[in-house]
Amino acid sequence: MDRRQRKSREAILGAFTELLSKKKYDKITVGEIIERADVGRATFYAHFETKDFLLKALCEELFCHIFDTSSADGREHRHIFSCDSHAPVFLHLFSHLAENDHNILRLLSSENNGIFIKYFKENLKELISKSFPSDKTDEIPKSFRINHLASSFVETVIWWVEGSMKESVENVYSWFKAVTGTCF
Amino acid sequence: MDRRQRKSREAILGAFTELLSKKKYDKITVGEIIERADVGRATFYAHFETKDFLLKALCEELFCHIFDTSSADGREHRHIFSCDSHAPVFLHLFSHLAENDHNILRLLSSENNGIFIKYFKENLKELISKSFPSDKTDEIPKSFRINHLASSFVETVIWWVEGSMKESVENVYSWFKAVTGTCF
DNA sequence: TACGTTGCCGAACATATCGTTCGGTATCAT
DNA sequence: ATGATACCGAACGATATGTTCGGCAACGTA
Repeated sequence: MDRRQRKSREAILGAFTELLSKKKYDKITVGEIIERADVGRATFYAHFETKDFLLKALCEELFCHIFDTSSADGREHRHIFSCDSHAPVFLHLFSHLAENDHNILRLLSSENNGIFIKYFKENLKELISKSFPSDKTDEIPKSFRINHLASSFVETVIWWVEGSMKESVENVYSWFKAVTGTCF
Repeated sequence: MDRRQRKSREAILGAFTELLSKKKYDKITVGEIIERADVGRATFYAHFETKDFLLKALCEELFCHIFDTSSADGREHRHIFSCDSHAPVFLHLFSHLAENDHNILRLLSSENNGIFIKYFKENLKELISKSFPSDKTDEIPKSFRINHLASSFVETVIWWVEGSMKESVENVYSWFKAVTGTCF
């Protein structure tokens, strides 16, 4: 990809991310974004069809990067499955989040529409359903369990973040295990 | 309150509710609302400062009506605490929802911004925290437990609704109890 | 270096929505 | 009957959207 193109795209995504940490999505205007990104109006629309598409792109950029199993670039970052760590999945995720990879936390915390939360949860569900035992004697529907587990994780993270992450990763993880009864 | 005023207000809230069940909040325009409600533009703004305030009003109308302990009107509807039923709180809530009081479900299900969910959860937390044992030997923070319980309930309802509520109240309640380990 | 291609700039534009204003009319309570 | 109150509906300025276009700079290639 052309360097110019890459620079513009990153400037826009960066400006957008910064703005999102300060105000709600629907209060942000394209004008603000391009001013902060320092790109022309036409440039913005050359990259993103609308503001909604920009949001979608940002979500994919963030979450796919964390959850995707494929696309092993030669960079420093390791994907969740290619990490050396053999820690339980959820503990592993908590740790990643504690390091605030890619400033995800800012986006999860504030009043952002629940859009990020939605993406987060969907990716989680997929992840969970892969490593989930299909116990046919279980009278509780699998989708119910998966939904509950994914939701609980996300809500735990949000609770953690909104409390300024004062608690240790280990504590949060153990509490999460306690209330959900999971062993992952 | 003047009958004219009441009619206008209800027409607006009604039109808004209908629209919300069809499209996302931020895609709904004031123009659409007043057209469907069949009121003048000025009338809308005489009642609600902005569209955001309308949303807030609707949420309060819906949730306060369900959760509030005070304001016992002489109507048919009984509030959650004044009901005859001595069933556990959550079962009671599931039952209310199953009857789709005030069309709350439509608003919880679709892509509505998570705004209703937020209100729902906040009201729930308050309700839960009232009837929650303060066990000081418990190493898990109380706010963590309350948050998890409220979130789990809301997520369960959403899961239920999005699956067209095929399951019985009793089943959903028992599964909810099973995964959360609560007895309420 | 010279070339054609590609992306960016920035201003201007049509369109849409917002929230307000105001004169005229219908409905209310007394 | 009367004065107050709410509604109507058109019009308005302000703001945001998404598009267009001519000119310019950076790119890759030969």
